[in-house]
Amino acid sequence: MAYRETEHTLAKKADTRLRLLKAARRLVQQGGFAAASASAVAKESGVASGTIYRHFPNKSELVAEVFRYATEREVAAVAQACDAQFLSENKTAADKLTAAVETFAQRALLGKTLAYALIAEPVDPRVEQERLRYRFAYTEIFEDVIELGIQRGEFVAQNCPITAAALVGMLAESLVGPLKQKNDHDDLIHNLIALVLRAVGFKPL
Amino acid sequence: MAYRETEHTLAKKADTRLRLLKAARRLVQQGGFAAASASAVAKESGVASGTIYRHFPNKSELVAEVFRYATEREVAAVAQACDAQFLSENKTAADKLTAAVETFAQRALLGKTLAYALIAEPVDPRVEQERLRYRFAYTEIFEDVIELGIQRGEFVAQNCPITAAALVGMLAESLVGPLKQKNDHDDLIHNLIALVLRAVGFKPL
DNA sequence: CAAAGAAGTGAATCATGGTTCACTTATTAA
DNA sequence: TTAATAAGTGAACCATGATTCACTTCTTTG
Repeated sequence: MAYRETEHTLAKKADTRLRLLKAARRLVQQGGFAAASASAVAKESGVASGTIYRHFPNKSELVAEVFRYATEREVAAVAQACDAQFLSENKTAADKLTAAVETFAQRALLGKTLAYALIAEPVDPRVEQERLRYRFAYTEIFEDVIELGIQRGEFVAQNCPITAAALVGMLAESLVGPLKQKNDHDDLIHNLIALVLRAVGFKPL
Repeated sequence: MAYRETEHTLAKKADTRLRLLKAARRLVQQGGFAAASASAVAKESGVASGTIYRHFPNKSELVAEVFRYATEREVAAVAQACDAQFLSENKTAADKLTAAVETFAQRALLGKTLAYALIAEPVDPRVEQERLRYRFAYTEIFEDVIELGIQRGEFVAQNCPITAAALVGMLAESLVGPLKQKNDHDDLIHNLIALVLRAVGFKPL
C-alpha cells in the first residue's frame, strides 16, 4: 500500500489553505470583495484556480471565512476598548461607550476600503449572512453598555436593542457614507461621540 | 415619402415605455431588484425582451429610473409630513422631526420589500449611484429641520450634516436590519422618535 | 522503484442574465 | 398599394466569473 497522511502533508495542506485565505484578505483589504475573484485569489496566492476547490467547497465559503476573520478582528478591537475600561476600575458606561465609538470609527477611517467592504459592499447571500452576524455582534456590545449605563443611572431608560441597532446604523452610515471623504477625522469622531451620548440620554452625574 | 412621427405613434411609444416601468416597479415592490430581471420585466409587461432596448439603453437605466421614481415618492412623503407642520403655524422643529421619522418608519414597515430594496439590497453601480442621491435627499431634509431646531433653541448646537447622516443610518438600520421582524410597529416607532429627539439634544422649552 | 492516494493544474465548461439583430409587424404619406 | 421608417420579436449571442475534470506532480509506504 502507499500514501498516508503525515504531519508534513497535513502541514502543507494547511499552509496552502492559509495562503489562499491570506491572499484573499489582502485583495479584499485593497479593493473590496469585488477584487477577490476566484482567479485573482489564485494568482495572488500563487496557485491555480482549481486549487481553491481542493480547500473550499465554493468561493462563497472562502469569502465568508475572510469576512468572518476580518469581522472578528474588528469586533474584538471594539470589545476590548470597551473592556479596557472595566479593568481600570469604576469607569462609567459613558467612558465605555465613548471608547467603543472611538475605536470603531478610528479603525473604519483608517481602513476605508475594508470598512466599506464589511459594512456596505454588495456581496452574495452567503456572505451577507455573515454580515448580519457581524452587525449583531456590535449590537450586543452596545446593548451591554447601554444596559449598564441605565443601571448606573447614567443613561435614560430606553429599549436597549433598538438603541443598540440604531447606533450601529448611525456609525455605519456616518463612516461609510458621504462623510467618509471628510478629512478631519478627529472632528468627525468627536461629533459622533457627542451624538451617541446624547442618543442614549447621557446625563453627567 | 412616408413615415412621420405623429401624436398616435408617440403616444403608443410612451405607453410601452410606461408599461415597462410599471411592470418593473411592480416586480421590485414584490421581490426587490433581484426579481426584476430583463426577461421578467418583459414578461410582466407583455412584450418581448428586445423591446426593452427600444426604450432604454440598457437595463441599468431602466432600473435606475424605477429606483428614482420610488425614491421620489418616499422622499416627498417625508418632506411633506415635515412641511405640513409648517402650515399649521408655529410648529416646533421637534414636531417636524417627529413627523419625518414617523412617516419614514411607517412607510418602511408597510412596504418592507421595497424598503429593503431601496436601502440595502445589493444593486449594480449605476443604481447605487441613485441610492446615494436618495440618502442625500433624506439627509438634507433632516439637516434643515435640525438647523431650524438649533435656531429656535430647541436642539443643542451640533454639526448638522453629521447628525443628519447619522439619523439616516439610524433609521435605515433600525427598519431594515434585524428589528424589521418586530411586529409591534408602534412601539418601534415611538422608541425611534424618542431616540432621535435625544440624539439632536431636544430640550422641551 | 512501484503502487496508491491526494494535491495541484489550467483550459474547458457551465450558469446566469444582459444584449444583439435579422426579421416581422405597424404606421404613415404619397 | 407601395415606399419608408420605426417598433416589436425572441432565439442566438456574449460577458463575466465560478466551477469542473482529465491529467500531472507530489508524498508515502512496501
